[in-house]
Amino acid sequence: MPELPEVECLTRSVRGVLQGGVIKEALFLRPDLREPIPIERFREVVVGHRVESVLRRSKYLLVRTSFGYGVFHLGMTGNILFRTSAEPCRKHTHAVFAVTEANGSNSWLHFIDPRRFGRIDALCGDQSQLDAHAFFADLGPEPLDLMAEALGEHLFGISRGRSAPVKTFIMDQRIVVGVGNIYASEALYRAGIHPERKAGSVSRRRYDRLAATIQQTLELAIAAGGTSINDYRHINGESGCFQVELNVYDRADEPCLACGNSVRKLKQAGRSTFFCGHCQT
DNA sequence: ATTTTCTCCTGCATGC
DNA sequence: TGCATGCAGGAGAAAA
Repeated sequence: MPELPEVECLTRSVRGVLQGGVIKEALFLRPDLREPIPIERFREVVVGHRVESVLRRSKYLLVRTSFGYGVFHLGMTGNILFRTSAEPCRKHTHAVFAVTEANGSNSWLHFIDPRRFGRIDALCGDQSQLDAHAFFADLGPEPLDLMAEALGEHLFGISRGRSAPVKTFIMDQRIVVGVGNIYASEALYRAGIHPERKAGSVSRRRYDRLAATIQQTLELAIAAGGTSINDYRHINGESGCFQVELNVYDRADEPCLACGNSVRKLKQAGRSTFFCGHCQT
């Protein structure tokens, strides 16, 4: 499922194709995903204009033209593939975009999302309009844009007085973006912090450690995803798989790799959490 | 104000 | 074989 690392890798991949090129045509095979797609606005803002840059903010992929931004979110099951034709190669292909790359070659970008938790949007204006947009206005900082110490300080400061479990706390996009369910469990495991601990009871020192393990986990995943995402296009639309070593996620009842005790599973705010009751306190 | 639960959606695994 | 059930979860709305 796309968390920050997968969106980052995808963004880089899309950037390589789209940046400097033009989306010449947008075909929407379905008018809505999570919400209705503003098709007219998308055409006005994105189609027919040179793509100045392809960016990631949080788990959103942004396609910037001089008129505004095309906004893509992959939800749970979204993916983007490049194909040589507009013909859908998969079920749940909801939109296809004709691309003329900067070097003049042509391809089709396919947006696929079986569960339709994703979104496609468009907004007029520059970065100040983007920052004010409802999707982005309340987002916390990018975890990889800060030094570990600054991130630790941020988490510590904002967590004082909070009784929410630290796991749900770091998954809150208003606190810090991009830490999804898998990497939340992984980062807490690496930091030795129990997921049910109250966010406000975690020390500054331990938040520094957690900040470092969040960054470490995300960067490892980007490195792993980067390898597979490179041949994304070459393997004819087969999705890359992320060879991230997961220490606890989806390993309920299996031995902790550090101490051998069984990895435990619980539900927090409706999501599965995995942890080692011995290593995490 | 903070925190939890519910909802959206489909594919897959399970059990009868 | 087929059908019902439950689970997976990003994120926002609704409820607590």
